Amino acid sequence: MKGFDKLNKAFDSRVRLGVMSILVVNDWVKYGDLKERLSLTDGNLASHIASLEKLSYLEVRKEFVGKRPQTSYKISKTGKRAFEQHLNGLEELLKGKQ
Amino acid sequence: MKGFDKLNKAFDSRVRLGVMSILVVNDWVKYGDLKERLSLTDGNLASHIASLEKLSYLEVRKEFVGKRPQTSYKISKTGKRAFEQHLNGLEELLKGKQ
DNA sequence: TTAAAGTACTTTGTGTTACAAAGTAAATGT
DNA sequence: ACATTTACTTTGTAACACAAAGTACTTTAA
Repeated sequence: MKGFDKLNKAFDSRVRLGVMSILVVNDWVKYGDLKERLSLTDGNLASHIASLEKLSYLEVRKEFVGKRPQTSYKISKTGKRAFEQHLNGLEELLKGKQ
Repeated sequence: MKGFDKLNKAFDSRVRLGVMSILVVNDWVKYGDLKERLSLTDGNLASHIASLEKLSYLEVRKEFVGKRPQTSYKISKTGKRAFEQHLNGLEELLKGKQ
């Protein structure tokens, strides 16, 4: 099946798809913003982010703003490449008979 | 997140995405063809198909060809609608900042 | 006539994942 | 002192993925 083997297991999940879609067009998105935009609980978002981090698909920045901790995420080069591959696969899969 | 809530849990899996992508452009595809085109084991394909059937996303036809059993699948109206919704969601998710 | 192989499953077993809820830690606001 | 905020981690449960083996029936081959 054309395109099928380009699909990346990492992007099966709606949550990780959502995270990547946000990060592919926005740099340095705050943890809290991801949580809110995707309507997720902390534990759920954190675990999905952890799995993307483990694949080096994300860059992480931890800083203090005011005196509050703030974590932000950016898609990495590897992550961007992987995501685009996946989207290519999807497109091929969908536009082609045969 | 725009589009995110249109994503259908049923299509998270690469396998079910593959099945639906094939069926959305081909009517009455044989079980064996699905298996081969997606390089799946019997058990794996059968269980994914069962879950799509349970959602009434597929129509099933069982017949004998020669004297061999042959099962074929076609996407149902519901299935088509659901799949298109999902693809819409994906598109929205990906093309839009904000 | 025993044996192998095809078709479409189901069952079994194991490991992975998803998720909510609760807990943690360090600081701030009241 | 106490609640709140931020960003997690831990815990527990349920769902899911998958390969491999088993089932049932038939056909073809030796």
